[in-house]
Amino acid sequence: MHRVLLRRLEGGHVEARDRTDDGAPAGVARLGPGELAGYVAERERAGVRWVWDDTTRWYPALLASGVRVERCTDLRLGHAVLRRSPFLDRALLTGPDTPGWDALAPAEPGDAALFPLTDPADALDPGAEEDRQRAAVAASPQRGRLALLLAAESSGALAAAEMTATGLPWRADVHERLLTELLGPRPAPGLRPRELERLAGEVRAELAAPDLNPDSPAEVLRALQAAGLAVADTRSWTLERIDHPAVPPLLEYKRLARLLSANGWAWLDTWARDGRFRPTFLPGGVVTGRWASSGGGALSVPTLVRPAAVADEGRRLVVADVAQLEPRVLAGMSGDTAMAEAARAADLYEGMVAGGAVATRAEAKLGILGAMYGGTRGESGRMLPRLARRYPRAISLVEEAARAGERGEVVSTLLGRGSPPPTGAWAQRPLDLGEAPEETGPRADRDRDRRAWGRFTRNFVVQGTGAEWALCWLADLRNRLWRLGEGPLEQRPHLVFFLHDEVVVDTPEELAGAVVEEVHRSAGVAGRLLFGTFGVDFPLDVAVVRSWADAG
DNA sequence: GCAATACGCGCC
DNA sequence: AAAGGGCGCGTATTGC
Repeated sequence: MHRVLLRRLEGGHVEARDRTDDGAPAGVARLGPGELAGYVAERERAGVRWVWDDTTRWYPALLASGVRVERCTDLRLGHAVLRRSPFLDRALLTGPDTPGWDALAPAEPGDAALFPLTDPADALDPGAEEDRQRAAVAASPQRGRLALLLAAESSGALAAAEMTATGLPWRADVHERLLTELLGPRPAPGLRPRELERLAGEVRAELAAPDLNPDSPAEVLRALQAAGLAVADTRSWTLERIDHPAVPPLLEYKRLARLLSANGWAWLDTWARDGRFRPTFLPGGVVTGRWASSGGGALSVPTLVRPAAVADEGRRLVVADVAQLEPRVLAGMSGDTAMAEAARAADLYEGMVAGGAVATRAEAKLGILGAMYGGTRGESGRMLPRLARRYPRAISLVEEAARAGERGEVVSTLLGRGSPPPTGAWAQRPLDLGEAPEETGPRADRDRDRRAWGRFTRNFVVQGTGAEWALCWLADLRNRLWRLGEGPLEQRPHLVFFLHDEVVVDTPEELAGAVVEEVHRSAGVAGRLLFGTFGVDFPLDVAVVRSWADAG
């Protein structure tokens, strides 16, 4: 299959340079302004891999022209992975414009001009960068894993752009009805909705603080303390333990005020235009490899407003999520057969109980989450020795990652994404071995920072490998969905939302059953891509629904 | 006056 | 002995 390298030229022209599989030159085309979409659509028929500096700089405009591409190489994302990978000889990746690639940021939706003249990307040579990346990967002892990671990352970039382009169907009328029921009618600008005003009045009366602004944590804290309550902050879980008549209306106020500010009428005006919610997804936006997002708070769409995500007439949403992704990934990457055995159950925590490791599901969950996050206080800490006996390989993997982080070393995901090197002052000093710990002072601060970094690297290996599993799942599913349908992307079954371990597919009603099958098949493919023949199950909860809220 | 930071809370 | 990972976003508050 040919690789076609696209490069922006002056005046809106584009150069398309063909290479054969083994890298030999195979022709070059110069395209005038406006000719790109037609050219790409034509070349897609035979199948090519597009090589470009950055998907966010090319693909949105192609999608807007109705052109979908099958595969690409995203050099920006590839560079970001490879420059940090411990599996790689960094010298092979270094070239004259490496600092430019290091600094390259994704284009933002506002930069809608297809070829901004001042784009720093235009100073970079994509052909040279592709050569360096391929040479560096080919020389790596882990070239297979790295190649998989780069392919998945590029595929994810395509999926991300497609999800923004098609959008998640969003019924403003349903959302508005929900707001009115909970908050009262939409207030004039600057005024509180009726229900918030009522609750604020109750809180003021109960605290004998007639001028209290319940939106000010500092004021609320002072008022609570003046009422004789021993609280140090105003967080909900702190207040929940306080027995005082001001607390219930205050908690309700906070809940509804949160809804208003995060997903109220202003959110609707800004983000639910034309019946679609279109956040920007940022593949690789988190150091662990998870996606970040911007616009509309896509990473935290509250369950409270999910009833407004409703498929169009004649269509359905297929909502699928993985049960306990990260513990399953930990079982796979550590090769822990006992934990993989527990993962054979649809509920991994019940599987742990059945395997005799712990007595209850709650203990299993606490213990595993503590092992992955580094929480060892209280009950999760008491679970750890038992888990370590029953699941020695899994537990030692995360413990080793924590110790490596505390030593200032870099850790890696299964496919080779490296953790960032530590920057804190503690990292410049060796471990204070054999010295008595201190309660306070600079060394106590360093120890605390060191342990915090260990918790980060402990979690990095699991969260990052979980992100790799999810990315493979997403990439394989994307291709399967395309083959299920006909016509333009938005008419076929297509991804509309992705959140760490959950996908939402928008599909014609009659294809929903087929989509469910493909979602399961993709999960199987992802498991085999990462863990080969070491059997770890990744069971899915899948629902075919009209509204997102009806899933799970 | 605007920009940066802190707080709090939603999601996984 | 103590030890809870990753985000985005809106409001209030602080800093310049």
